[in-house]
Amino acid sequence: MLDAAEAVVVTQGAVRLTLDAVARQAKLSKGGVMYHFPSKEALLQALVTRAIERSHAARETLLPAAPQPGQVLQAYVRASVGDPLGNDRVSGALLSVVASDPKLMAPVREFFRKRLPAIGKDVPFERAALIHLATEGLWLMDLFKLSPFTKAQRAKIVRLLGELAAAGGAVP
Amino acid sequence: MLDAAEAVVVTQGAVRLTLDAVARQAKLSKGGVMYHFPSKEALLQALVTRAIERSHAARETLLPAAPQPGQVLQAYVRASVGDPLGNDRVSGALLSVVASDPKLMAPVREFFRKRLPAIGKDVPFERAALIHLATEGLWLMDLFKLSPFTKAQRAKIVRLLGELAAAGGAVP
DNA sequence: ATTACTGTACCGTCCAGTCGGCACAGTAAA
DNA sequence: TTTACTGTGCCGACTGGACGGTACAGTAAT
Repeated sequence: MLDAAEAVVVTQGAVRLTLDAVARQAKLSKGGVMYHFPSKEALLQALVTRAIERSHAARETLLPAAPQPGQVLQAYVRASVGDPLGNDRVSGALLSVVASDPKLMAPVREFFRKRLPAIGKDVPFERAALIHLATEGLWLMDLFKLSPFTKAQRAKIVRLLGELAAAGGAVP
Repeated sequence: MLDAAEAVVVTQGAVRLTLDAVARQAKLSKGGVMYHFPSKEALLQALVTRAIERSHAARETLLPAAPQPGQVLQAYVRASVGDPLGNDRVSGALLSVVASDPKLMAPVREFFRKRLPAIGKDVPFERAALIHLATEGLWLMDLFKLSPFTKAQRAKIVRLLGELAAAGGAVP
């Protein structure tokens, strides 16, 4: 059911995420959808929650057992932008649905608030912040299909971000 | 008239940008609005065009007469994020209206495609890309009110970005 | 006479949310 | 074993409101 909603938001776009569309995708009637979620907002809330959990999970699977300094940050970089325009189109599309509703944005804000402290604990603040921002920038630009980079350029940048996170090399 | 539309999109949010709301804000009737813009899409197009022009203008006013290497990039950084949550709420809010319509996004994409080559000409590619991404990241996070930084932290990061752009110092 | 509107009355579409009811499984008393 | 009843999951028709857009008669300034 949530899967159906995600399919709609990815294939049809944010504005077309209507209860009817979800119902069609889930091979249910709208009444059936409303039976499980009392309102559209409730459905969106569930989607947001699941997206956040999935984001946590994605980073954790890339995390080594005993992370060296910077490796948490590196795992974050890879989880976020390692795979260009990957499966995370969901969170992206979702963001643009949810952006207008402060109530729905609250958990997202919470998520972002905790993210930097979590991933940048063992890295100098300014470096962690820079990498965090660049990573989010790339992610958000991918989301809006605004990225001006060629595939090769993008790969180079992702590599650079990973190296900066883990090794502490200098920026060229 | 465009001012009125911008006022609406900033104060009421992206979803509330309706023709009626614009008319009310402009102290016109809906007929009056439709007299100038044949459709809502035409109005949005005009808004996008103006926002892009304004963004160009903002950078140019910060540009020294004979820019040293890196100073174009520095001007870009300052124009984009120098003033926290500044007047550029317009472009932000606008983006989330326009994001769903490929036709309206085309000029925006064009704008972004040309931006990096323009601002990073005299700076090593990877450095320019990193600064560009971090700047856009900060801008986009401000837009969605997702920035996890305190005022002091934000100021420090903006300073760092400016220095990295102009001087070529190392990342701490 | 042209230009720039106003005001009102519509139309069609889309959408969230409501409501009555159907099918069916389980249960439990008679 | 039949009968009566309950709760769950779902259907589909409908309501009411919002919105984009149309049509048009009138007005006031240039």
